[in-house]
Amino acid sequence: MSAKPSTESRPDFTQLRALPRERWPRREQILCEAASLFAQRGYHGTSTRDIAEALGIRQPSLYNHYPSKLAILQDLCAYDIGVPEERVRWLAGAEASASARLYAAVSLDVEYCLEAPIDMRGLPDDLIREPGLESWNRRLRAWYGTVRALVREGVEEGELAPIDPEFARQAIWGVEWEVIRVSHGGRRRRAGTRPDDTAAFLLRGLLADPGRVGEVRQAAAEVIAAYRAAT
Amino acid sequence: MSAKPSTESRPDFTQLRALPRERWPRREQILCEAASLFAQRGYHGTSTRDIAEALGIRQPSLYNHYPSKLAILQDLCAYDIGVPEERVRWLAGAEASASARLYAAVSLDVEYCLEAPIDMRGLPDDLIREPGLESWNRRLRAWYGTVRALVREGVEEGELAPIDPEFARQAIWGVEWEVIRVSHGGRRRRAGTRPDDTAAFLLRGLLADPGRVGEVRQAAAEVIAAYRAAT
DNA sequence: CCTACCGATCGGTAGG
DNA sequence: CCTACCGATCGGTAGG
Repeated sequence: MSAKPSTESRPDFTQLRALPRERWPRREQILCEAASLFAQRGYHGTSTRDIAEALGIRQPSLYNHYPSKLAILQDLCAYDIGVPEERVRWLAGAEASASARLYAAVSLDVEYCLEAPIDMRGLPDDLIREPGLESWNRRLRAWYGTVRALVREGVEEGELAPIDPEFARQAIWGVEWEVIRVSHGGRRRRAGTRPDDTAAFLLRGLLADPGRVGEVRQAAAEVIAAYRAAT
Repeated sequence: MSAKPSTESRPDFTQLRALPRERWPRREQILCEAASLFAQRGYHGTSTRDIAEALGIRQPSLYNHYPSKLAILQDLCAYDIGVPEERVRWLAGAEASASARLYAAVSLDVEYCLEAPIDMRGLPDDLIREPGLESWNRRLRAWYGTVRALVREGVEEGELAPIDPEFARQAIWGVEWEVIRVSHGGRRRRAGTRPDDTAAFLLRGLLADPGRVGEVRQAAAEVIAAYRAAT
């Protein structure tokens, strides 16, 4: 088989968006079509023949680019989990109040998922337990842990209402997921005000004084600017 | 085939919980095992042999109780969608403020899903587009519409902050879903304070004056009592 | 409820 | 990138 190892880093989305899809590397074309099909019919409900057909090639030709169907799913995890987990870790270490960092994390998550050329709905919550995704499952749990730590910090400082950090994590994840899921259905993105609306709604529910949400948004804007400058 | 039509009403959960699982009707045993497997591996990732094995019977024997795998999924929809949609319609017509009715709806949704003997995570958002589930898809959209109307009413009366009703619906659904998903993972239920916590968090984000959430909770308790008395 | 079996489709390989 | 093909598994049926 001529498929190269998956460990080499995939191109950044921001680079890809500048090109028409026909000029993308074949691997990214496969990822994009597979993500769309996985989102619609699920991983198990999508056959490798479905993916090949979407690309206009025969099913065995896929195996020149990926050694297995699972390898495609693993590469998608790099976009669905790897990138956001790394980002939230950066944000957690930024210099700002816990609520501002949380606001920035939510806003950037939603923006990223809505503007990404691949459909992020293809990795539902329980698929992550599939054999072969163990390391991505650990990364996802690290993401959860970072968010809980941020919430805990905000609660201890009195900025956030006294809320169970795991419950807050669930609320954040749930709202983000549903917003992304619905918005992706109505094809063609451009995030609009969804990232800001989502972060503002969640912080209103989390802040000890919900009236402070405007002030938190402004502080978050600085964190976001610093993140963009640093990456 | 001797399978009876699916249109006959299934037994209520509250009746079933009084019996040990071995004494349940075979159909409910099948639904319960299938729901658990669908939640773990997805509908397409679960074979009819998997379901049969969980029941200790051979795969073709399933077809004495259900005419197809799809028919099992359809019966699950009656629990996952039919019951909650009917309940929220009753609540929307109750005599109370919009925020109290919303609080009651969220609380009862979470309680129902956590106490139900079947696992409600088996019906992820996009499976509903499967051929054969069209009527359940319509019921789900009716559920969405009822929630949006409740939010719109609350906004117009000034009780809720000026929020897009569809965004509110997404936030409610997203938080409910994630809470249910996580809580069901840790087997064995008893809802605890999750229903109340979830409703309180969401109403805090939705209310024009989040400080009123305690008062709304009390009004919701009356709506819930009226609902239980009526059904 | 069982055994025996069906055609269709699955992920993946051989070889060019 | 293709054609040809593999064994395994799928949902479902026949017949008792």
